Amino acid sequence: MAGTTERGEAGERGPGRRAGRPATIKDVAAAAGVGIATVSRVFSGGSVSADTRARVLAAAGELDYRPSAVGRSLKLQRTGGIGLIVPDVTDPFCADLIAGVLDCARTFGEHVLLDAAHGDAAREAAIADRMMEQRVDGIIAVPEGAPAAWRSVVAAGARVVSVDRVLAGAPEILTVLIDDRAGVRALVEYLVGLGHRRIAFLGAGAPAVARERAFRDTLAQLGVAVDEDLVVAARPERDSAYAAAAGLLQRQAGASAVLAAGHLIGEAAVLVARELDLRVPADVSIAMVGDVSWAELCDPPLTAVARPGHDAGYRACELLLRDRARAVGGPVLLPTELVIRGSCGPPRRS
Amino acid sequence: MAGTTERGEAGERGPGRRAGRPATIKDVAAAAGVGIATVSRVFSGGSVSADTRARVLAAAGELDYRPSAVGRSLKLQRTGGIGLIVPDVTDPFCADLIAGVLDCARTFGEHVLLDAAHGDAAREAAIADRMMEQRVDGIIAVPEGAPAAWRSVVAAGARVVSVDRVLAGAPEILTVLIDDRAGVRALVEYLVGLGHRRIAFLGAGAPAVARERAFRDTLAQLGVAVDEDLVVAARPERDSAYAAAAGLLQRQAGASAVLAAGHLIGEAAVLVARELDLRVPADVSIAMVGDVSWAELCDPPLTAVARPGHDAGYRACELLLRDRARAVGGPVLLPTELVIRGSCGPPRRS
DNA sequence: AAACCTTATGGAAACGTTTCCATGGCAAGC
DNA sequence: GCTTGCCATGGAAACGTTTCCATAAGGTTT
Repeated sequence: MAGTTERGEAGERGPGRRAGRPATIKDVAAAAGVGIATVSRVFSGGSVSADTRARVLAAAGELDYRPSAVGRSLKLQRTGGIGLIVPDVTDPFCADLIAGVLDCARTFGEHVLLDAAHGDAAREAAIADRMMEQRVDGIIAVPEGAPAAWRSVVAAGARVVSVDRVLAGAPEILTVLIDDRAGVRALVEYLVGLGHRRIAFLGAGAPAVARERAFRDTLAQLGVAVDEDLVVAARPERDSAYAAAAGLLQRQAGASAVLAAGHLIGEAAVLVARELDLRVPADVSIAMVGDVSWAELCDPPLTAVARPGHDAGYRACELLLRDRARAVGGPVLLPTELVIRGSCGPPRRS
Repeated sequence: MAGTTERGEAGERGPGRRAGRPATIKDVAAAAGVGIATVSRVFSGGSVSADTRARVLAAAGELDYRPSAVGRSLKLQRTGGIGLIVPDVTDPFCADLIAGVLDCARTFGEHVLLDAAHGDAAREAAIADRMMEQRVDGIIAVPEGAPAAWRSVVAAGARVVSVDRVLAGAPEILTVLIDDRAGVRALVEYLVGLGHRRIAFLGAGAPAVARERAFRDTLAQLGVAVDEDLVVAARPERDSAYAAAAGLLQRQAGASAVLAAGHLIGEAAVLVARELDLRVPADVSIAMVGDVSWAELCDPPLTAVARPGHDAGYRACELLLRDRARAVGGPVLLPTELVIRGSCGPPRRS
């Protein structure tokens, strides 16, 4: 080390450093009169003498140096970032999920890349591809696309955690599920317990097959017949949900209770019931899967099955980051909770 | 070029390539029998002969090669990523904002790093710092922290767009605002037009100062006196909002209408009114700033000022990415819309 | 006092990409 | 036929970091 002369020069921003661009490790090294290896050790926890460390930190502060994550990622071959792909950011469940992932990621010091696929498998694949290019450490998704597409992502070297969807035939993908079966069962048992025998299921079809199955199974178990007229398909979109709800309630099919398979469908049911001047729960009981904030604000407040979105996100992230050893061991199953409010009562005696 | 021999070897994965790791540009070059410069040109749009291009693409497909964004970022000195910092992901306005940013970012082919500050200025600063280390191209934030902190982020070389908050004394920070003044004015004029003279403002204080000011200004303009007893402070959190609403409505202060400064506060007002068996709008009219989805589900549906969160996010992102030339020119001001529903009526004659 | 160990430090290679520059081949113009 | 220019291509440097290795200095042990 040449001594104080260089150290003196260091204070002024050296001629080598360009103004607009952020300082690099070399600038700091030059300013502190040490080698770049030493600067690196100061910032990534190597052993450095107290004196040198102080000098380096002073120089770094002076130059407003921040280590470049890009340089580090290149060298270390990992970026420390996780990708998160959801269907729709504005959906309350997804929002909770995101919050959970963020909370967990913070405890691990990782950052999160977010994107929304809006139910489009091709878009989802493009997003996953992009995230792979970014060399994220792993991807958490509520996948819409085919298992095959996701298997190829795994084959490309990513760790993938699937949340709230089961990717059949992709055993290498960790999964976090919510126990909708138990939730629906509890809800159906509750309704039957109130005396309902003609219970409608609103929202059969694609994303809610498990819920429909649980609905049927539970009724069968309780010895209540399922009237196929009361099982109505609906996709979880406002238009579809509204049409289905109107169709069901208008035709006076004689349902004494309606079980909505999702919160958008529940919303439609509430709206339609109000338009038809049906009193809830006197004329018809309504309950839904998914306990969103408006359920409590409704009049009457809506009975619902709460799904732990935040927990799901947190667990998924934990699974991705903690158990790097591919400790599979079956999907994580998170419990639901039946939140009983005022929207269900005994059926009108007919 | 040595010819077909090397080309032949290329098909089998060469001995140089390790199994677990993703293929690099070198692997592809070797496999295709070309130089790495040529491979780079194929993937980043240089001019390559059709024959060579086909060969490179074939080799790349074979090896499942994806260009490393890390390597590229390092060389290009820009990552093509933008940071987004919001107070709370689960807030409906923030969710809309995020969706808007994502939509815009996609059209520019950029990705988004998301994090939530939860009202903690220190955490916000740490997040911004982290994003700077990631060398994002810019940061969009709903800032909670002091302008000084954000100025230092700008000084460090980032482009920053502030949404829904004005950072006083930081002229170099672009800003997207929502015209709450006009929204509140429209709402107050509507209430006064219905005959209300004793209008309460629920949620005075920190984040809603502009709304409170607009409330006072409009009343003054209309010649209606402000009763300070009816201006109640509340932070936009459930506890605080609930306490404030209960305080106001219980003490029978004689408000004929309540203007809630935010959706959480409006929620509290609705809940408290219901608990006190106040009929809406017969006993008291309620309206709020922020048109969230439950406003329509409420009974009666709530009159509200809609704030364009999606637009705000989209415009912020556009500002960040398009106008790289620091085309400042004052903050962008987005219009609100008064959505009249059933929660406001003429005051009870007393 | 010599040999050895420990500690602090710097040099240099490597990570994967883009791009400048040089090279070589080929066609066109004189 | 020779020069000129263009096009396709490859080599090599650079981006900012981490880490292996070597070196030097100082202290400890025999």
